[in-house]
Amino acid sequence: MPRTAKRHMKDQIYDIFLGRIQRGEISHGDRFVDTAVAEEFNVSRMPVRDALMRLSHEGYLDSTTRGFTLPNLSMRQICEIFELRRLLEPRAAALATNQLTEDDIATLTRAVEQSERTLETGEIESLYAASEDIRRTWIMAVPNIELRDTILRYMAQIQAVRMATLRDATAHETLVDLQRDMLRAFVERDAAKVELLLLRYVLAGEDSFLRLKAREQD
Amino acid sequence: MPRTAKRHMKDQIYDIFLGRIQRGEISHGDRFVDTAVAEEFNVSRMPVRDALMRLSHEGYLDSTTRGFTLPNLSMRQICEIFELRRLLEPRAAALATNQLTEDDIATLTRAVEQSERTLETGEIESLYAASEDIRRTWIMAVPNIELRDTILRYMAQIQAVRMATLRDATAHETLVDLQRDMLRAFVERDAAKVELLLLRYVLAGEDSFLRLKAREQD
DNA sequence: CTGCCAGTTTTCGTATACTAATTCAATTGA
DNA sequence: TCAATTGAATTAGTATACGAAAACTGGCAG
Repeated sequence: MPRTAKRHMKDQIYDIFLGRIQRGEISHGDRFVDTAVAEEFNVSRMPVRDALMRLSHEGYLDSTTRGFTLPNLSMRQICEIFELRRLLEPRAAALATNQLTEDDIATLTRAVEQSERTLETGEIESLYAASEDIRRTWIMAVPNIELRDTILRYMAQIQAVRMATLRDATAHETLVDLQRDMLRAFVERDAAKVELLLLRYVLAGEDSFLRLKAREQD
Repeated sequence: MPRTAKRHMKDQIYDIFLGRIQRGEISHGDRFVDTAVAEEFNVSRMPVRDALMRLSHEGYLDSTTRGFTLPNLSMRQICEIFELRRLLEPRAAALATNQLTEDDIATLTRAVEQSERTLETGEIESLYAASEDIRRTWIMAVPNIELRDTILRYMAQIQAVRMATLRDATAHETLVDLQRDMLRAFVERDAAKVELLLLRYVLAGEDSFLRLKAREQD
């Protein structure tokens, strides 16, 4: 019997959907309605409702009058979250530097190699997945749990921004360069360098996002 | 008919409890049970349950097997949140500096005067209330809503720490001095000075808390 | 052909009922 | 007297039902 069978239905459903969201398995057209999901899981509306409402309160989903969907963040929200990221992520990554296991380093190395290959192939899907792996690996090594959870909360913004920026050819090389440098800094356990590079990384994402939005205006 | 009558019951109840918690009107012994609260509001368990569960997921309450209570933060959680506060609050207060209205300044001035008087009288309750007012005033002026909400989320820690530190006679004068300096910086719209003073304020709170805990060990 | 209005459908919020788990208390046995 | 076990009470999780509000649909009028 899997461990999940022992826990409450609403928590299981919450975990399942959170995982799907964080792995980017939900696309922007998808709509979740409690009755439909309930039928899928063979439970009543209530546990599904609890899970979906919790996800929407946490910002992972949007509660519309016609089901739950991925949130469409406003321009202002996205910019505000960039500010939060600038404040939190450099320090968080610095704290994570000394906590990374050999396995983590190996994962990071593989992900960076995957990123580098996309410079040749141009496969955006692959770059997306690699960036996701890199991010998840260092975040999970952040020893300050409150800090880590705070960062995990704006996953929706990360995804929205990635969607917008990873197809920004101008930024592609810059991002891969930064990822390579970050990997080296992690390997050398150079927390100060990691901190600086994370700041650069967030700023690069912000630049890239703003540039793309400006171009969209035309 | 008040505006609240138009909104959903669960949201009204959520707002009411959130307000009570953030104003420090809940004490540590208090227990909330959905059925009891439901009777008080003349509704069924469900909207109350929604509100209390949401508050507990957001960290404002603890969901025990015997009702909802104020969370008892562990030493580690409190220290972790101090780190978050060091990262976020100086910058947030700096952003708020130019947004404060004349009314806000007046509120701050009154609160600081109230704080100063407690140096003579030693009334801890009054110092507590004044510190609360000061904090709420500048936080509400933070223009970055995501940042503001993130800061508001660890209200429980603030209260736990205040409880522990405000009766620390050693820190009393330091805190009031810092509040006075902060007020002057706010009035002069000197964001840089505000930023530095907020950092000092958080650090002073942390010192005071750790000193008190160390003394408790004896 | 187009826009508006009314009926229908969908979906959410709330009410009520039942079940399972946990805690508290009392009784019994050592 | 104290500890353990058992039963009663409390409370949360889940199921089901109903009403209301919002959105869709189709027909009618301009």
